[in-house]
Amino acid sequence: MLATAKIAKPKRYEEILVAAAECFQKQGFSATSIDTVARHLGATKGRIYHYFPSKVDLFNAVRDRAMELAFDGIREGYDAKLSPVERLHLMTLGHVKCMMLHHSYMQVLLDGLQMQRFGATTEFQREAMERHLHERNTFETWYREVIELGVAEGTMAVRSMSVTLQSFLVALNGPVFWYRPREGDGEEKLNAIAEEVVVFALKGLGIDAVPPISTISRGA
Amino acid sequence: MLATAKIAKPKRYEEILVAAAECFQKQGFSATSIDTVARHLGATKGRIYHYFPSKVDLFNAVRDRAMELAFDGIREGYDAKLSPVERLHLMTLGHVKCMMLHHSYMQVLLDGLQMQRFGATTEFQREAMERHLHERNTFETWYREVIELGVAEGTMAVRSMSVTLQSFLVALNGPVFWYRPREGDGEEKLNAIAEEVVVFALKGLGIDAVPPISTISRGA
DNA sequence: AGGCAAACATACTACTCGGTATGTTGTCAA
DNA sequence: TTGACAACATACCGAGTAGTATGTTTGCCT
Repeated sequence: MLATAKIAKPKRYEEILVAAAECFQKQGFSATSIDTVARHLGATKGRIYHYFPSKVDLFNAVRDRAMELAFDGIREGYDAKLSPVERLHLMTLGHVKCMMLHHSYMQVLLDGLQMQRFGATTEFQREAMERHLHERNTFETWYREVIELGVAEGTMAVRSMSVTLQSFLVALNGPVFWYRPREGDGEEKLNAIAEEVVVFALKGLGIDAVPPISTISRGA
Repeated sequence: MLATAKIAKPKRYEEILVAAAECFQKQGFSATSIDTVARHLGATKGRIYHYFPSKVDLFNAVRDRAMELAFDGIREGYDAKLSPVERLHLMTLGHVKCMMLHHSYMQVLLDGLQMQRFGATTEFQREAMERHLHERNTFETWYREVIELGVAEGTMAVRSMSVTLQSFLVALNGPVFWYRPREGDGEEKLNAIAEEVVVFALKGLGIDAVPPISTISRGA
């Protein structure tokens, strides 16, 4: 989380990453060829293989970047010195907006999670996979902590934590599946949709009246 | 919905369909070769191409079957002569159990929905795709109808129908993403998990106290 | 018995894709 | 000017893959 101290990657690297994310999102991993990504860049394979040793490594790089973005989306709420309900509200709002703003990356991320599908992966790939599952677990734990505080406090109601948490997360990830970014959508429109998703998810945890966030002072 | 009057398919056909569903689920469409499905059957390509004209047709057949199963899961609740809340409860319970029981088929179904990913599909494939989107739309409409009745009645609360409906459906589809079928799981264990998902989703619609279903008489 | 079609398996073709090896161009330091 | 190296493009190889064409077995009807 802090070991890689934001080493700025070269511009070309970032370009390839974005193009790869868009291709993987549209067509999935297997259906996306290196040449496809290259054409989408207006380049050839040479460029890509100059920056990434293999297709799997390119995919992992996209996945890692997506995970960073996801953590960035919920970190502020998680770190805030506020009540559990308010923290959860900030986290979920950041979460959903992240899903909508970085649509390509996030879809690749969720696809990658299902990628036990690889089945017979190399040992090196298995290492990347386990690292990814560990990050996923940390992500879930952040939510679990805050929700458990709310339950102890009596402001949230949960019967089975594991099942409810999964349902909760799926609802927050939902926009990746059904939301299509529209150019005409301004930030307010996006916020309105995100807020609707948040309200649904929070009500699922028994949080009825969602307090306005405008008056909340930034914590920590 | 009633045009194809349940023409019993040959046994071999069903075997191939099941094997294909399992392969498509594990590896996705592109990564699954016809030979993969054939090996999984202990056969060769000849068998598969004897029953299905192409790989895409095989995939569509799996998708269609999955859609039938999904409709079967919610039909009883939709047709029941009961209150909107009770109907919705039956629908969601059937929905979630269907997701868990027919895990492979349902994952292929949701994958297939995202398959604008095909991009350049043939015109014939586009026809199958549009038929699929139409069925998907009908499926959503069944839910929308019942929820609108509940809102009119005052027993459900929804701010934005479109966004809430999507969040609701994603939560119900959730088990496809996070539930792994365990051999040890008996029917009661499965029911318990399903009920937790249902409670979360219904609370999201503002339905707090979920009535017991055991006393409900079968309708229609 | 014999013939005939369904139900496959086998062999083959044209094509794609991941990866590598090699060629080419620009840039910068000595 | 001349290496030298980064930053690519191009050509190529081996391993699959969808689909086809053709062989082979099996059950059934007469």
